[in-house]
Amino acid sequence: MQEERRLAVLRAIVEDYVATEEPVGSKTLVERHGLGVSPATVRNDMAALEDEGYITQPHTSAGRVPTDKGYRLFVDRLTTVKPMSAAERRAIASLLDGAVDLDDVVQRSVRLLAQLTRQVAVVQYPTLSRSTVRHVELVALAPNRLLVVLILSTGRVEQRLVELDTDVEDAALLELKTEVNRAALGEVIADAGTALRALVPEDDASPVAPVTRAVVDTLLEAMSDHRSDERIAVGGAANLARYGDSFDSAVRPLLEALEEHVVLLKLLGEASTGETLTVRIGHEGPYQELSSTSVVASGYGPGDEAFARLGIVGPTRMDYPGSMAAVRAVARYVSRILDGA
Amino acid sequence: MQEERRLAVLRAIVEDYVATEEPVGSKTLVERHGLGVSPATVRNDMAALEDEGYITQPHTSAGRVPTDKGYRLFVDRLTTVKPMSAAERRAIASLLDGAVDLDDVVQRSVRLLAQLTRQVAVVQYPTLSRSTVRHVELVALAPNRLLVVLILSTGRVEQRLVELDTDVEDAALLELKTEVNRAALGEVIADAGTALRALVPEDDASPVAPVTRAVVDTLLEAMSDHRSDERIAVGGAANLARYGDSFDSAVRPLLEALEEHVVLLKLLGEASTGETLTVRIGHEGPYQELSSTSVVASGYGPGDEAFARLGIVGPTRMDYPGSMAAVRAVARYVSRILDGA
DNA sequence: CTTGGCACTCCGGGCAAGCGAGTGCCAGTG
DNA sequence: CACTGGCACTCGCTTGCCCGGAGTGCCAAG
Repeated sequence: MQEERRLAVLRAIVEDYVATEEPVGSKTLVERHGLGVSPATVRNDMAALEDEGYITQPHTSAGRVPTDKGYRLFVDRLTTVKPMSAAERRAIASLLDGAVDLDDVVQRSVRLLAQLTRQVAVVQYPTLSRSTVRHVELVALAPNRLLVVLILSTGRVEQRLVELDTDVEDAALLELKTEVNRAALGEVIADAGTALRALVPEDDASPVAPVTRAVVDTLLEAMSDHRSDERIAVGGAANLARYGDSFDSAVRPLLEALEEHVVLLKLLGEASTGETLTVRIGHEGPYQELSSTSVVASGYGPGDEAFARLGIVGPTRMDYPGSMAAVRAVARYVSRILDGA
Repeated sequence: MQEERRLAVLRAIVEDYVATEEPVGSKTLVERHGLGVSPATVRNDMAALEDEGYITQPHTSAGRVPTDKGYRLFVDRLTTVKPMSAAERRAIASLLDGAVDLDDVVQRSVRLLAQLTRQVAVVQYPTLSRSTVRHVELVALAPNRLLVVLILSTGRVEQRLVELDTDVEDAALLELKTEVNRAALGEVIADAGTALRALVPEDDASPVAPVTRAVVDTLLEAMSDHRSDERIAVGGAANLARYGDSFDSAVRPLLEALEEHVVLLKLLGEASTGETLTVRIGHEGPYQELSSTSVVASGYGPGDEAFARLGIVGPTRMDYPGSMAAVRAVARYVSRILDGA
């Protein structure tokens, strides 16, 4: 009963503060939102909310501002992710449908997210870990020089040059290629790795052993190449300029984080299963320098399993419903596109 | 005589203003720098310099600040690029020598530049336009599916999948590969393009014509692929946080520019021959939103010809001698490394 | 041509007053 | 018991003001 109104008050405070960026007082609150009670009543509620740690006042006798805990409650209980408008959906679809390849999809997504939310957008390239092997090609550039090409289900192509100690004959190479493909084709790369390892003969005396070993090692290295794992696209950094106040305290660490892809990956969070939407508010994150920023992220990828993550980073004082809707919508569309490709 | 001293005064003003970020007056000027004259004399010189447009005062009876024209004179005539210290050179060498491949070289360079200059660093990946063809490989993944691999002198590898209307035989493919390599090997890609075009038989009835055409078209497309041309690495954006004042006016457009690689390329300037150092000050650049930023850039690349450009972007009020020295040093080291590879 | 002197300008910091928004508390009412 | 109106109080922000300091331009003398 009163409890309900208190939550309504909290919601109103969050919405108002996000919109105006100014501490919000009891009077303006009842005016702007249609709560049918007097300012005095709201004051009582606010006092209670403050006791419980959901809001706070920057200085005595100023308006109230939500705390991280307040935002958390707001996100968890006071808002439902509103679906995007039809126009927005069309815009998303038309923009993403024009993408020509994986890189393009990622680039477009990051721009789209930045535009929709007016925040900094981050999109992780699909990781190798869940992708499967579509094809392995071995090409003799010279008798002792191989080009190893690995094509994955995500559309990623990795190629490596291998220098051999000994020359290799075409027939042997062809056989090796067949073997390798039989072992790895269609497998998730982790499984492909073990299957490939099994190919290397224990008998080192065998003439083809060094070649097999070299090729397999190269493939394993290509598969576990962390640099492909960690690739990330960032966009909308210009939106940081809107931070205005709290500059050194907020923007600088964020700019630094944007260049440290390891940090960004940690911010996006562990790849959970499916497309669950994750919201991390202020101090909940792993970096205290970023205690005034929040992250809204989601997994995405073809099929049920989430391949990678995408999301946005912004001030704790952000439009959570809008951001969540945008992130979810983009994640879904990208997943659908990758499914089709 | 007096002319000489005037230039000394201008130099002192630039150095002082860059160091303190505050308009500099006649008295502090004679105190800090060892000009052996009185403040009054300096005032006369300053008045003359202001008449000629080299300096200006933000408001009446404040100190003087260099204009773009003043910086230009300073850069052109009042400073020699001081060589880097031995320690700095060692640091550059040791950092860049650890690079494993082209991407790594670029990544390390951009970080290095950002650290050395404490500005935003920009490095263009070596463009295709000047590189030569090292090898072309054709692989039949299936009778009607070819993998075309193009390896360039810069170490860049481009690969494309080609779907054929008709099947192609191994022997024909081998011959095509030989022909293509004979035509293109070692050529600058522009010349390689014309040579390749000549390979396509005019007689469309010939059975191999469609295949040749498809392969040649693919190679041409890979060579002229603008996206490889425009690749750019950016680093040190966190240094933007030091701008402090003049935020929206300077940082926002710059952040936007950093995401528009086309804009960045234009900022870096046309690839001039050799490793000439280019300095573009404030309004001299093509974008008036960036009228309070300067660019220090240089070409780099193996051999005499400059393949690509790298540089830094910062406020007009920057340490030009230091920046120029850093950019030049990094460009040279990178060139040397690419030469060796 | 340089120098010291002098009057003038103007920014910026410091201080006080007033305003306004907001709060907490209390007593009254349905 | 919850809500409401009223009231005294707090406190930050803005305004106006003053004043010091740094800097300038000009002039007359060396």
